[in-house]
Amino acid sequence: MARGKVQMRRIENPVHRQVTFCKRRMGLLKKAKELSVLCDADIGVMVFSPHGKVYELATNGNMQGLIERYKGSNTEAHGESSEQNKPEVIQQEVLLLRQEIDLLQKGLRYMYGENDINHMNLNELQTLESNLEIWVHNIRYTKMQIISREIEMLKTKEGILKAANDILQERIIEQSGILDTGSNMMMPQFPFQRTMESDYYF
Amino acid sequence: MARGKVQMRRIENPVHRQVTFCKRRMGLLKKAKELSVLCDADIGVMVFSPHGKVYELATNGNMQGLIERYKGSNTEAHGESSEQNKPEVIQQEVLLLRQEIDLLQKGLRYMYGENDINHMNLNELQTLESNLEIWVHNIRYTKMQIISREIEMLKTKEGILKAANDILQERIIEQSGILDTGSNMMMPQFPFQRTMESDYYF
DNA sequence: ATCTATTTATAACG
DNA sequence: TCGTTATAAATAGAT
Repeated sequence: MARGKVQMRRIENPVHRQVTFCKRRMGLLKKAKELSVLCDADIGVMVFSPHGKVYELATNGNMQGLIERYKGSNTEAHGESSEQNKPEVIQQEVLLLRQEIDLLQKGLRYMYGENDINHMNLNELQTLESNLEIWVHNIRYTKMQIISREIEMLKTKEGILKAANDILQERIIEQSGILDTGSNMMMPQFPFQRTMESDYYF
Repeated sequence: MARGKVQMRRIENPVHRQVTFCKRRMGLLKKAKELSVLCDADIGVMVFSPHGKVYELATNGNMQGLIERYKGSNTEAHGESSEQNKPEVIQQEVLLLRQEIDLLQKGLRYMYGENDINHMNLNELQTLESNLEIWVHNIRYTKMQIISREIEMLKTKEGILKAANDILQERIIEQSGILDTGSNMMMPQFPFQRTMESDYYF
């Protein structure tokens, strides 16, 4: 695509072919990643070089998962579950999960994908550090918002419950007057609901 | 890539996202086919739309074959000895790993610019914050290492240059003696190289 | 779906 | 493998 249009057939010159393989392979994986991010799709790419080397990309960090999904979507109603609980299968699953975690952690560590912390220069590290601090700041802010909302909600509930209590106390007093049993009233303090809808815990 | 640079994050407008998905998906598959033809490689691509639809390409016309090949190339040298195969323990471990994956994925998505931080609960945010602080700490440590190395190198250079200066001064003195011009010697302080190979800047 | 102004990818070369 | 540059391709936004 540059310095000359290329014919769509096998490049005969081995050196050119190798160079093109390297470049276009990277381009392909980049495009796949972009599509995945932009359009919220999961993508798996497997590239087998003529010499048997494998290059791969699984945008969710787990090629096995994608393969399963592919098989599932293809075979449709592919009755399993019987041979799912074999120890080896589970062992395998743990292994895969660990791999996935590793990939994710790398993704996190290397921020925009490519930079190994050990190969970054001071300037890059500085930038990364700043970005992370902004991130941490945002997280703290979000946490504060959540907490504030929680507190607000609790205060509201408290108000409602107090008001309810006041009303109830008045009624009790009225009733006491009517029944003329003017002594030793029960004064419920917080007899009402303590339910929290929230899942948040500290 | 046209009429405006696009940010590398999920396209929020569903219509735009769908259009881009269609266009880029075609582009990706085309690129895969080209790479395959030009460089004589076998390539498999699986694209899962957010709605579960699957798009695929297998340049040899057989995705199953590619999957087998992938598994074969990946699983070799597996020697896993079994010892802690208590089903419950493993079950528990799987659960924990899944939770960790979930957390990491959320963090990763946030990092790619999405405001997914708003969908995390307090506990998750707390964990994420801690991880980030560890990360920042590691970065600072790495920076310090780099700086220390730099300083060490500079000190070494300083030593070498000082030694060189001493030798040169001696020679000058000798020559002065020989030439019997015993006054007003030039004493170069740091006449020598100040080159830094380093790219690091603060 | 079609049209372009732009952005990207990359072929050739060092 | 890496960098550079001229040019081919891909594609975002609009229609």
